[in-house]
Amino acid sequence: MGLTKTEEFTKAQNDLAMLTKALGHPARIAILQFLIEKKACVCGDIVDELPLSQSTVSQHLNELKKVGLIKGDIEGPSVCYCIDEKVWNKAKKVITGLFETYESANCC
Amino acid sequence: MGLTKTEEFTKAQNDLAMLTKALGHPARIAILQFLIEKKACVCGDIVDELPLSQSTVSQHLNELKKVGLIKGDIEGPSVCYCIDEKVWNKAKKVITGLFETYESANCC
DNA sequence: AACGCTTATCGTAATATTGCGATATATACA
DNA sequence: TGTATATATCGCAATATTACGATAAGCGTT
Repeated sequence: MGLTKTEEFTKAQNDLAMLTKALGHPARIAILQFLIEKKACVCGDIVDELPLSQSTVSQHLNELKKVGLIKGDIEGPSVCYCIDEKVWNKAKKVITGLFETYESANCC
Repeated sequence: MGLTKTEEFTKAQNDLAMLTKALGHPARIAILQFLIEKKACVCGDIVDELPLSQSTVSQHLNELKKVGLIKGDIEGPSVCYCIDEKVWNKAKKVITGLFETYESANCC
């Protein structure tokens, strides 16, 4: 069918999956790393940094915005993007949370 | 085109994206949580736990196996799945690494 | 060898994602 | 009011993903 059966899973599982899915593309990783490295809002030089067209970059930015990891403030003619600290920290919490629940089991 | 331009990004970015992409589906999150909770190899009761058909679950298991997060040991007629500790820890490191590079910037 | 049981693979269909060029929109400036 | 610049959106094409049923493959038991 090609349609994820989200209803069948818990909200926590869906939330986690949505966040990791948003991270699941090298371009979006690159965008986030760039925003983090600059330590400030970046007014759209993201397109110049990436090996992708302006429209494609805009789409990736939109996907990151959809899950809330970044936000864009309209600053005159351009848009300033930066990490949304609140959502970022929540993502950090739930994702590292998954990894922390595992403790080495002596099997296999 | 529908084809990710992986060549244009660094290996680290692609590795991170591949791992997070593998985590980007609620069924695969559920599988991993189940394997972690059981603290041992699980011989295929995963299908009973998930609201998906056997063939679909098999595909999800295969995707987790492809990135190495889990491994499957053939145990007689069935297969025992468990977290691959080595890859798991590496994934934990690179993913939490991304989150740790960010430090609150007073912007926006 | 024949039968169950478990898991993988194949074939198919529906939807999603990725990417681009072209076009729209919105703002600042002349 | 134009005009330039920066983003977003549209339309399209190619490929990927998700899901299922049906079938194959592998193993143990009778």
